[in-house]
Amino acid sequence: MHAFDVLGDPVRRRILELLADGEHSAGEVAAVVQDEFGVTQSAVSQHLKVLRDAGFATARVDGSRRIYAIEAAPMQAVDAWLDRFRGFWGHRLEALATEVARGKKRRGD
Amino acid sequence: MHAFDVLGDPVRRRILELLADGEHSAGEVAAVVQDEFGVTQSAVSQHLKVLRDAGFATARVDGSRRIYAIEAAPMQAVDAWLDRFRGFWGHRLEALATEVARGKKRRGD
DNA sequence: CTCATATTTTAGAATGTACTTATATAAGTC
DNA sequence: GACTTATATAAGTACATTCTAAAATATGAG
Repeated sequence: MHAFDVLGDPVRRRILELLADGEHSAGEVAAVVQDEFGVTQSAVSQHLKVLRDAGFATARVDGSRRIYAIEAAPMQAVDAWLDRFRGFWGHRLEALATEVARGKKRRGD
Repeated sequence: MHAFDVLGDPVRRRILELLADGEHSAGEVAAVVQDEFGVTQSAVSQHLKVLRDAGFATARVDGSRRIYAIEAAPMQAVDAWLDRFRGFWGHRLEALATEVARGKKRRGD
């Protein structure tokens, strides 16, 4: 499944947001998602599998629980694909880079 | 359709790449996509409609042709969503921003 | 060993997306 | 007006995704 397809699902995006905040057990993730989206724990588990398979998350066993952590690589790939379009909206950081380059030239660093 | 779903399709991503290079008529886009993906002109037209409806592209009439142009906003929104994950992979521009901040401090700008 | 908890997996139904073919619309050419 | 070119839309089908319900697996507690 392509990275963009993975990110196409709102439940999965929400899970990634949760994991961006730090590690969480499958149960913790499920609790939040069940509350917010009204789906079963099983559905959440299936989404976690998709995230694992696509490399967006890893799980380590801790007793009877699975602790999930976010994995950067696929999201970084998405970010890289966006590079070619950044010129169209004057990204604040691109703007900064330009400014820095100008400053360096002026100062002769 | 959510921006990420729009980007989930490889044909649509390719079309956006083509438009990133400059304006193109529907026919020009269709020619490339038909060649690369082996789908009909109709399919390409349907994808162009999805891109229009989701705000990723605009079309203006030029005689019997429609000239398509890329539109930044939705892609920018995607980029903004990625912001919260950038910390995980030391984005080159984030790194630059950090460096600049440090330099400013040192110099007392 | 038995029971409860945490999580995944399987099976099947519902839905949505992307495609092809066929048809429609509009502009340009003779 | 007839014909061609450019593009879109309609109808129907195929396939993939997402969900629930049910069953399986594994750990921990008593």
